[in-house]
Amino acid sequence: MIEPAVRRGADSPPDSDRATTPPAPSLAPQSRATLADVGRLAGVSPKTVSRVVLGSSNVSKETRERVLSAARSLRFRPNHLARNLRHGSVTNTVAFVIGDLTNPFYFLVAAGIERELSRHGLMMILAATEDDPASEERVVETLLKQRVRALLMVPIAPDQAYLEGERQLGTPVVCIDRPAHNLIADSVVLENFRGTAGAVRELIRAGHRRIGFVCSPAELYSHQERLRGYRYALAEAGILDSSPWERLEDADGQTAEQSVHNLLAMAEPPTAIIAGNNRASAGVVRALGNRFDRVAFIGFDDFELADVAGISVIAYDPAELGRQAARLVVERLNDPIGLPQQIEIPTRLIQRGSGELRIVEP
Amino acid sequence: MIEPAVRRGADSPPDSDRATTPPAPSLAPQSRATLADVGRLAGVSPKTVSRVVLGSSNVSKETRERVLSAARSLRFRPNHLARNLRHGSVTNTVAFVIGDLTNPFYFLVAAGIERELSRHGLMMILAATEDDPASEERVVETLLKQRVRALLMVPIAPDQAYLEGERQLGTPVVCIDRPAHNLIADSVVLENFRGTAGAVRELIRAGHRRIGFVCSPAELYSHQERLRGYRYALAEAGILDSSPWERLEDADGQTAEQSVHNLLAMAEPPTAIIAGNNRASAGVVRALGNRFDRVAFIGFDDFELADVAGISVIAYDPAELGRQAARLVVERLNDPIGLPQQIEIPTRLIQRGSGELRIVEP
DNA sequence: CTGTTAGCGCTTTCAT
DNA sequence: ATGAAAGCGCTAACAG
Repeated sequence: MIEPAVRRGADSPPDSDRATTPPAPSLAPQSRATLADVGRLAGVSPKTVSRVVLGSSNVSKETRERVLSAARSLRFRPNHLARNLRHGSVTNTVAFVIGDLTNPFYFLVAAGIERELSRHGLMMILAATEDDPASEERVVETLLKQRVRALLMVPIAPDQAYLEGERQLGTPVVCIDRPAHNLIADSVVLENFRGTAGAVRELIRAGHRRIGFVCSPAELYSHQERLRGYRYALAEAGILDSSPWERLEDADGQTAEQSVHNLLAMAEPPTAIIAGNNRASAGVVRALGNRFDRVAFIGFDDFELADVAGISVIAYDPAELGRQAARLVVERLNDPIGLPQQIEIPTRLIQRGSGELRIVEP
Repeated sequence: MIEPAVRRGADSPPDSDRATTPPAPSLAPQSRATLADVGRLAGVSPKTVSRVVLGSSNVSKETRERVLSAARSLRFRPNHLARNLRHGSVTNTVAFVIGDLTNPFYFLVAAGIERELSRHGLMMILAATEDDPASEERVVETLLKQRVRALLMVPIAPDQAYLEGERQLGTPVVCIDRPAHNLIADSVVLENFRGTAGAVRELIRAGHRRIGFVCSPAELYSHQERLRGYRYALAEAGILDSSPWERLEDADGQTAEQSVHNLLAMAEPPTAIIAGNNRASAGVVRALGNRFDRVAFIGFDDFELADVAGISVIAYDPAELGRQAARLVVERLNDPIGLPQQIEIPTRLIQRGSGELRIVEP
């Protein structure tokens, strides 16, 4: 395992041979200066140094100068571990627990979180669960031992009840993309239902009647909601009670592609397809190539260069999702009593060509 | 500002009215249990509890059980702040200091870092400088006060000399994508020169003589190296000493697009274009549309759906970049003496159509 | 304006 | 196998 850093040498050897050894990249067992060290050099008490460092006004200009110069020469850097311990172990670190780090979607969310948190002097620590429900609690537990100030998470475990104690202790928990289970927590989700239903309505308006839906299995809240939106809009138009064009296979990479091929091979193939998430979109685009004159396509989630490729999407601002979540954290930190909120981030249909094929039924 | 958490109530009221008040979402001013609390409940000393928590063997099975059950009932969670303070303020948090969080490239790097670090029990804290050179030192300073164990950074400030003291104290610094200035530090960079020169050679082999290069101004090491590779390959083929088809404008978004239009409007327009980074690529693709039968195109950096769009790229594995950087951190943590290394992550040309146009000069 | 004392929660001696 | 005392670096609470 990893060795701890070198500690202060109680009595360092006299620097008799200083002249012979240059101050080169040596690994002097010198240690970090403390308040006491600075105080000793400046001829004041540690507390006075502390006052200077904290910018307290109750220090004479002269003393302050002396302390500051001593601190500089010793390269003093206040130890926030000690400070935080003294202050009741309250840190300014907020954790973002995330399943799959390689999904660009979450990165943009993280960017939004980071930006908002930093406006309030909070830092973000990123922890991944590798999309493994079992590891969620373990990861969270580790973070709590570090005394993170709050928890932002994309819940993946079936149950977040294990956080109830922590919540009562005042640690805000904000869930992202889907709500928590068995835990009172704020959450920020997308307009999944509304966004998907809207897209389907648009297709129906363009004359489509056979509309496919390709997505991962709908275990996740977000996917459930999108599926619900899809079905609702179809039912609303009186098209069918149950669509034969749903493909809820695991849409990681190639599966979605295959799903589309299967759909197109049907006796009555769909004239339009909706993808339930960005992975599915990639598969659909691969399967359809650029033949959007044959089949209309709209994907949930925007992606890089979708504009160039002319792909119509149900888009939203991932950074805004993160920003709102971080905002909730700060709000809950300032007012731990408020009722839990669920914020919906708006989606909007961006028409770029792939989804605008009009159908004129005979 | 943000309020500190509620502290322990010295004497909580007797639970006489327990029956009337349900254990609902109340905000009991109860505080976190400490080793001492657990010890008191289990009838042992704090030290014994510590032993149990640390998994020491010198505890009777019977005592251990008692302590564990007490810990559970008090929801005890060891305070790593205190532990780390006692241990010389050594944390297991590594910082990744990054300029632009919205660049998907860095997110994949971060994913690689996170994965590798977590294999060694280290966590990643993400900090952004917003690509502002002036803020780099401020951000780093904040992180050092938190006593991060090591520093991974994409250097943006002109100089990292301010980290020399910290390095001597044993904090590993590993630079990503470009080397540090005035600081002895490991670094992980791309095969910028080799990758670009290789792509140019490929274009020359296909008959191209007028080859354009669109990139941001080459202040950054990586861009300098790519430009150098481009020029070298041209000179090597004896084509020109100085290319009139270099466009080193700020390639954020639209500028690159404009650059391409300018290039194509030349009396002798280039028959092939190389983009120096992914932002520039996006611009070039926008400008060229899908007309790669007129102008060949190769971009540095791969991107989502580039395969579908048929864009040829100089690709590499961003996660591998992060992995190697994290590996160096761990290595340096275990062996602080080793000489600084510079690792180059290999690139490879992926031909997907946009860059394979053959030219037969008369 | 400055210093002393005490203690945050934990673990390292060193006893027992 | 268990405990007592001391202290990591810092800062409230009180002096002076």
